[in-house]
Amino acid sequence: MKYSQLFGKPKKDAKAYDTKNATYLIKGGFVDQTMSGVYKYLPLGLKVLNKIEQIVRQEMDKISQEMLLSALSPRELWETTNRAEIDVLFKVRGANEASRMQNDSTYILNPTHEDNITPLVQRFAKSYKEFPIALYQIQNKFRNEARAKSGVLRGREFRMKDLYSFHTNLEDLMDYYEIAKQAYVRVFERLGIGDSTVIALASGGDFTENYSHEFQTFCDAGEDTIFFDETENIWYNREVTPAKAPAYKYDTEMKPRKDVFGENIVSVEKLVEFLKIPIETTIKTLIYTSKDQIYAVAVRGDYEVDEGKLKKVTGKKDLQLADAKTIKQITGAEVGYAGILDLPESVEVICDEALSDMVNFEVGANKTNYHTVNANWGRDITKPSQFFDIKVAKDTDLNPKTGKPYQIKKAAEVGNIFPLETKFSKAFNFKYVTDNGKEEFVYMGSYGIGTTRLVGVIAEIMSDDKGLVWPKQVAPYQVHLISLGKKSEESYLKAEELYQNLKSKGIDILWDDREDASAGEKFADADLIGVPTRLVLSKKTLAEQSIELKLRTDNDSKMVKLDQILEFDF
RNA sequence: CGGAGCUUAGUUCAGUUGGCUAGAAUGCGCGCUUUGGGAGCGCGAGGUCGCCAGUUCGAGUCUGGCAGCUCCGACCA
Repeated sequence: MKYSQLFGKPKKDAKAYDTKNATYLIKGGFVDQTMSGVYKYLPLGLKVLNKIEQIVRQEMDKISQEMLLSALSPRELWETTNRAEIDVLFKVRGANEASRMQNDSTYILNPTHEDNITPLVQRFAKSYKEFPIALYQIQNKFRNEARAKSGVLRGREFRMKDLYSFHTNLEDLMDYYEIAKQAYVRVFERLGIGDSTVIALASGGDFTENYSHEFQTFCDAGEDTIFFDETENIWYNREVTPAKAPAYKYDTEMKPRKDVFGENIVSVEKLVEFLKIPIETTIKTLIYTSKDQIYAVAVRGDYEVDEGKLKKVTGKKDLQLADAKTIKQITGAEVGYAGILDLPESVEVICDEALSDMVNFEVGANKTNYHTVNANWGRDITKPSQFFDIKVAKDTDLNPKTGKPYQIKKAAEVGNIFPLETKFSKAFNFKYVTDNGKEEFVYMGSYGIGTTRLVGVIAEIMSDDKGLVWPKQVAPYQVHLISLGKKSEESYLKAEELYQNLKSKGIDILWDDREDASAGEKFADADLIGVPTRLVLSKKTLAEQSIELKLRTDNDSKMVKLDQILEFDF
């Protein structure tokens, strides 16, 4: 491609954003923003995206078959899985009366495709003989994100490779799950981010005891924090990190318990300011309900409840925060004054492990506008026989097994693999016939890779203060040729000849053929675009029958004889 | 959904206590000059000051509402 013909040239005066991917991808002419969280891919950006998707495709083809599902779904599919009303869904319908007279249905713009593919496979696969089945696609997804951010890292429209696998039993699913995991490792290796990408354990959701696995690439602009247990060599997503609060020096002697009046003091922040006590001596109590049990869940004031952990501890998948009415009924107080003291027998109290050593602690008095201070285990409330880890891990928390701090990293989730088991097959009543004629539910797995997010993550971690530094495998071009001088000069003519020759050898080359741009401008643009190899042809180099070659990753250039450059391994 | 900031030329931004024909840089077009780190000179085109309403003799500037964008937080099977 001749630079003079390239659509979407770099613009040096574009705004600088808070993330490198947004700044450089926009400045470099890779993407253009349509609206918050929605981007167009210009020719340069599409080349990168295509190269990424091609690598993904090659690895997925080894373990599955590619197809293309529809972007639009009927509402009913999403109603089947009880997800027609979830926040992230975009719905579409006819724009006006006339349009709706023709057809007044509301459709879903798919944010993911389990609901789309499950009934499809269900119609085709009836017998155990058909299984296992693995299908994937690469398609735009639509999610009404509450907050799109960080350039292409978190968008409302984005592209994702999604693979779904179908099995007759859990063992077969888990075998395939490992195969998929290995394929993912190869993908990130080939993309050039293998060294900075790790597999982290994450929640498997409400329906499985198994973890899901996230492929997390170390990246400061990433949204996730992952915790490394070096003795076990395991990375955890924050939501599943086993957490022990660091030791806190509590009083050694019990003080008299008393109730303190404090009108409208409902948040922990207000409370510690009002009572002038350390936050580590406060207890936050939340009331949760399941269909057959009410729980008072207590964590230290400086922690939050991790509902995933709580669901595992209680074994109740339908747990939810109680409404104001229930809270009043249980505690006798308005929301904000619940405590673990003197609750009805029927309420089960679940305490976080950080509570076990507390002395002279504050706790809601179960009386509107009152808080109890200097409460103590044994004297004021029976010390529970068991404490649990039900809190969201903080960066400073310790690994309960080793008592040592975790290594903490910011990371961006570039892929995830998820053992869905029978969640969707049950929703769709998807059964197959076994070899002895019985019907059994199908086991499923889903496996995603965000391809547009990968463009952003690679841009984020492969860049310097001058611009992007693409790895060879995904760079928009292999070679960026710069000629200095006018069309009439020898350097231009030689450059044109070299451009044609390299092109005919199958080298993907961008030739900056501009006559009116200064040398400095061409160099700056080349640095910004970030093609791995830069060639410069000028009067100076021609005097030596040579061309200057510089790798984007290097500071120094070298001279290569013109007759050797065609044989160079780009 | 809560909080903060922003919205003026293609782009990035100035624009004071309300005041004459709304500015710069860059980009764009033409001409000349120039070619090893974002060159120079000259001429030129380019604006519904986000939208709606209000205050005022007069609004880019003040007030209210709405929309959009960015960031922080909440959320993210």
